[in-house]
Parts: sequence; C-alpha cells; structure tokens
Amino acid sequence: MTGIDDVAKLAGVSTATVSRALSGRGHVAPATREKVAHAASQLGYVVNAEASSLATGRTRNVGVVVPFLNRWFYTSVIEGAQRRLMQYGYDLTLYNLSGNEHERASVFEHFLLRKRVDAVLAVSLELTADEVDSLHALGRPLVGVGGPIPGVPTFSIDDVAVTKLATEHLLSLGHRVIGHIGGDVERELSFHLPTHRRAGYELALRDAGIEPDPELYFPAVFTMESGYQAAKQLLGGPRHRPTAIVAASDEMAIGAIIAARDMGLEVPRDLSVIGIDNHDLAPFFNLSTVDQHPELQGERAVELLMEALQQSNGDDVPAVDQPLPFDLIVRGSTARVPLTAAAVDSADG
Amino acid sequence: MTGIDDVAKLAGVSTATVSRALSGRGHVAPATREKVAHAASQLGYVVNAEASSLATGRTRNVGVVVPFLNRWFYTSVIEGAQRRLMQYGYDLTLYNLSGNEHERASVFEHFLLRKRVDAVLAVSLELTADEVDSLHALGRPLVGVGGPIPGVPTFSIDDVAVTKLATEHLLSLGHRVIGHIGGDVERELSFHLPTHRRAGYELALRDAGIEPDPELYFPAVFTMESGYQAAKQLLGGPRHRPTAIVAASDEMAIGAIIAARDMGLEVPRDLSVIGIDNHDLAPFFNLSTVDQHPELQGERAVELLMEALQQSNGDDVPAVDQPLPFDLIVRGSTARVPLTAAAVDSADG
DNA sequence: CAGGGGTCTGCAAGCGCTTGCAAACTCACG
DNA sequence: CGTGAGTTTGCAAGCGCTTGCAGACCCCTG
Repeated sequence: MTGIDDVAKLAGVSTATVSRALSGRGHVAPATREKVAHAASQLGYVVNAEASSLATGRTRNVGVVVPFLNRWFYTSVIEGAQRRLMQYGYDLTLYNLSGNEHERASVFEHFLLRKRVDAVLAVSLELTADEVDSLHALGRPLVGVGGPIPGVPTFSIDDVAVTKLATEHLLSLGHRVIGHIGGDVERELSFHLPTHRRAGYELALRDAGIEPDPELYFPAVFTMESGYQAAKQLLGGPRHRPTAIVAASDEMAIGAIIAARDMGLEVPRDLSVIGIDNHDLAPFFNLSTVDQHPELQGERAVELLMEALQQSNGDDVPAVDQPLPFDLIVRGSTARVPLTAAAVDSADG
Repeated sequence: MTGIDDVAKLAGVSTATVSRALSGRGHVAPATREKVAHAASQLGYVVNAEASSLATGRTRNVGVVVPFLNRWFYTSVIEGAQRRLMQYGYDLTLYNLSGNEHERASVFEHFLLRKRVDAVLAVSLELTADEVDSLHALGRPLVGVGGPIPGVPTFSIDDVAVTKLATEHLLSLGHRVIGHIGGDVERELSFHLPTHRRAGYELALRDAGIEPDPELYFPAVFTMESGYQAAKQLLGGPRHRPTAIVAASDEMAIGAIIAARDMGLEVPRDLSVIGIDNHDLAPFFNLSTVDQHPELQGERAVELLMEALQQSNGDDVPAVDQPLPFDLIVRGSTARVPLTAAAVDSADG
C-alpha cells in the first residue's frame, strides 16, 4: 500500500510537506501543494486513519449509541447523522445496546473506552447513572437525540407542542370527544416523552375549554399491536365513544386505524386518527400526522458535536438553542366531526 | 488517560509484558499475568485501539456497507452482525450509500480506503464494476449478504426454495389458483432475487401439475404500497380470481391483505396470503410467512469474515457451504381453499 | 545594503502500542 | 554439577503519520 513517503518521493518533497499540503494545515506554496496533490492522486494515496489518529489524537470518527436498531426513528436519526458526518469527513461507528446485560456493559466498559471516537451521539437512550458517568468519563463531546440524558445537551422536538398541535388540528375540525393513546410511563421506551405528549394533548383540550377525561386515555407501548389494543378499548367503551384519537406515534395511530376498521368504523367518517412522526408507512395508511424530521435531528446533533470539537474544550458542548421544527401533515385520516356527534356534543356544552 | 506505561509501572513489569499479558500472545507466567490484570483493572486501563492498530496492522473494526438503512432486512442483518462482532471484540463502522452520487463515490474513494477496517460486509448491494474493484483493492476479506456481488462470496437464503415452500404450503391447503406478487426486475432492489422467487413459485406449481398463468403474476417493488396495488390488480381481474397469493416479501403481503380487506374480501376465508421474511409486523397482521432469519445471516457472515481474518491470506474468503435455514411460519392468513372455489377447480382439472 | 518580518520547507521527535531478538532464568537429565 | 531445551522477561525498533522548531529564503523598509 502506498504511504506518505511514496508521495513525498514522487513529489520531491519531505513527508512533512506532504502532510501539510494534504491536510491544509500550515504554510505550503501553491505550486508545491499542487505537485503534492497530483502525486497523491496519481498514487491513489489516502491517509492512514490509524496513524493519523495516533499522531493527532483525533480519530475523525463518531460513536453512535442506540438502544436497538429496528425502529424507524433510530434508523432515520442515524441516516441523518451519517450523512452530515460524511460531509465532515467523519466515520460513524455504531454501538447497539440491544444485547444482554453483559453485552450492554461491555459497550461502556470496553468498546467506548478504546479511544476510537472523538465524540458520542446517544439516541433515545435511557441510561443508568453509571452509564452516564462512563460516557462523561470519555471526556469527549456528547450529545443526545430524542431522549433526555441527565447532564447532556439533548436534541428533541418539543413533545408538548407537537401533541398540542395534533390535538388542535382535531379541535379545529370540530371534534370534542378526543381520545389519547400514549406511552406507558412504566415501560422502557418511556422517558418523559409520553408524559409530555399527554400533557400537550391535555393542554390543547383545556385551551379549548374541555376537561380531559381520564377514560379517554389508554396507555400503549409505541407499537402497532399495542396501538390496536388501546384503540379497541377506547372505541369499545360503552360511554362516550371518541370521535377522534391522538396517538403519540404513527405506529400506534396505524394500529388504531386498523382497530377501527375491524370494528366496522370507517376512517375518517366515523373516526379521525392522527399520529406523530410522519413514519414511512404514514402515506400508505393515509395518516394525518406531525412530522418530527428525525434525520434532521441527527444532522443537527452532528453539527453541534462538530462545533464542540472545533472548540475542543473537553466534553463541554454548547447548549442547544434553536428549537427543532415540526410540521402538521394533513392526510386522509382526519376529517370534520360527524354531524350527529357534533350535534350531541354542542347540546352537551 | 492511563496508558500502558502506567499499568507496567503499577504491576512492576515492562510494557512488553503488559501487552503480552493483556493480549494473551506470547508466554507470560501465570502470576505475572494475574498481577498485570489486576493493575489494569485497578487503573481502568483499556488499550488504545488506534495505537494498537498501528502497531499490529489490524483494526478490530469491520465496515458494513448498506444501500440504505431504513428497511427491516438491513437493520436486522446489521443487528446480527453487530452482536457477533462484539463477541469477537470488533467494532462496526457503518457506510451508507443512500446519499447522492458524489457521496456514494466518496465512500469508495476515501472512506473505505483509510485502512480503518479489517474486513467489509456488503449488504444487499448492487455495485458497479468499479465499486467492486475498489472493494477488492482493499485487499481485505469481503463478504456479501442478501445480494450477489460478482466474485464475492455471498450469504443468501435459497430464494427459489423459499418461495417454493411458501407456494407448496398453499397447494397443500388445496389452492390451485395462486397469484404471485414479486419484485420488478427493472428496479433497483432487484438483483436475481425476485426472479429466483418467481422461479420457486412456478416450480412448485409445475410440480403440482399446474401451469403458471402469467396473468396471475404482478410486479411490485417490495413495499406495502406496491404490494397493495399489485394485489388490487390481481384480485380485480375479471377472469380467474386467485384464491391465494404468494408475495415475495412480507411488506408486500401485508399490502395485499389490506387490499383484500378494502375490496371486501376476508382473509383467509376468501383469500389466503403468504409472505417471505417474518417481518416485525407479520405477527400483528397474522401473516403466514417463511422466516429467513436475517440476523442469522448477519451473524454467519461475520463468522465467515473472522475465519478469513484468522487465516489472513489476503482477501481470500472461504466459500460459503452450509445452506442458510428458513422456516415456514403458519399464522392466520392462510387457510384451506374455500369449498366453492375448490369444487370449481377440481371440476376443471 | 543591513535588518526585520514573512513564507516555505525539512528534520526529527514523538503519538501508544506490539514484537523480534536476546538475555536471564528454570528445570530435568545424564 | 554441566548442559540443553523451554519458559519468562525486557530492550528497543518500529507502525505511518503530525508538528514544533529552526534554517533557508524572499521581499520590503529605513
């Protein structure tokens, strides 16, 4: 394999000059730079990342830690992060925590400590105090996406505002009896996210002068199956049947749509359903939703890390300031409340 | 950060001994080994991967190249590969080709050449000749999963046998008019996979003495949406309506189930549907399918790479011998052919 | 023309680890 | 006790690159 010496020889300069010419650091005469660049490309020379890292202490590699891979949100964040990292010339090393306890511990105790990464991106992670310590101990910039990590700047959409927006969309269509399917606070994927989303739902209702009815809330675990089950409960209740449902994720919303169909209800005629995510499958199910742009979250997180690496003041990452965008996307699963239901409701209120 | 010298000092030995004790290479007296291990754990010492790589020429890192991330099959393969790699003490660096042409080229021309990986795993990739050359030029072991790469040993289930099995399942239930939704050979994700799967379908039919009817085949692109469209065509035809459908993937099969429902057909009473994959969503849609164990494919591919690295004879990877397992999983989307249809058919044949 | 401040380049000392080589030691055997 | 084979350890030379330092050179100013 060709090394820096080969290039130096061919260009007729020292390796030091080659290094400077190719990396852009230090002064190099334009003519020399040109000569070196030409020699390098002629030989197909690419700097050996290992050697460069050892000499500089920077790896040009970022570790991305995810709880598991097989979920739309994670892969979307990773795609976004990856794209941006490539533009900065960085590699992405993936650490997956979905294994058993032993494997999980191994990631923190061995893999991340090998000094192979300049920075760490933690996606939707729920970590123990020890694990957080271990991340901080790396002394590398650390940014979270999608899940709060104590003491770590985290990118996340405003979950309250997002669900509030979704709920307001339904309110604007005349719905008054609106159900909510949200995260089960006890479950793993929870964090504050489901609580926040529920709060946004309730906030919108109260703003509209409607007192949230606890019977119109059912917990679920962010899967279609679980959204299906919750929707069945919600729609099967003998009292107020909701005319609309806000699901805390698109997968749950799709489960709800299928549950409605199975019960003989037509969406959106008999029931409006809105989710949150703008999942890949949302267009197919004609699902109205709030897009949370996960790839963008990944990109932004990377930008923040790069900024921190520029300043290279340890693991101090500047705080997150600008809010992340989210957009209501109206498709065919939400519609004006059925006249009868509206009439009943206006008679009530 | 603690280095090997710190450990050496604490253990009262030379760095050479520490290196040997910790890596297990060369002779070290048991007592010394113990002393070193203790010192290392006391200091929380983890070997610096960069320095170690530079000295040994092995990175303990494998590059995984995928066409894009947001697809169940890819992420499943990656999860499997990742798990196995961790067990071997290897990191996984992800290269995603989903960007624009420039970014794609960049992966081959810069990123992969930085000598950061000991081996490469290519998942379902369709590569240009130049790209394949570029991979070979790395001189590293190279294995494919799920998609054939010219001159590269590739793991893949027997696509003919898999679809044959699915079709035979339907035949055994008495179905005689069986439709097929498969990959559009013109499209990107295609390779030989869709052709093979179609061949398996036709093979099973012929074995049962049924001549495949071209009108019972519709192309689709491995998405729910596309499976939905194809199923509509298949079910809406005025002639023979199939009593069963073999879809070349679960996502297409799910699309077909939904299409059937939308047309007022009940699955499995009026139509049996079987897919291939055992996708995450298959249980929810009660879909009969053939499990192709993608995580296992990832694991196996890694094992093969590790074997090649052991022998370290360049990029020579031993050929793949044992066939990959696949399993029929019968759920609720397939059932005995309706009596009427069966009667009609037996009158025909 | 001397002096000063740039610019450009090369020398060589690392970065933190591994490993060939050789020295030192152990032990069994004659 | 001498010898040889085997075991254990340390020395020091790298692995391929980066970068501080200093020398060479250039051009402008006084």
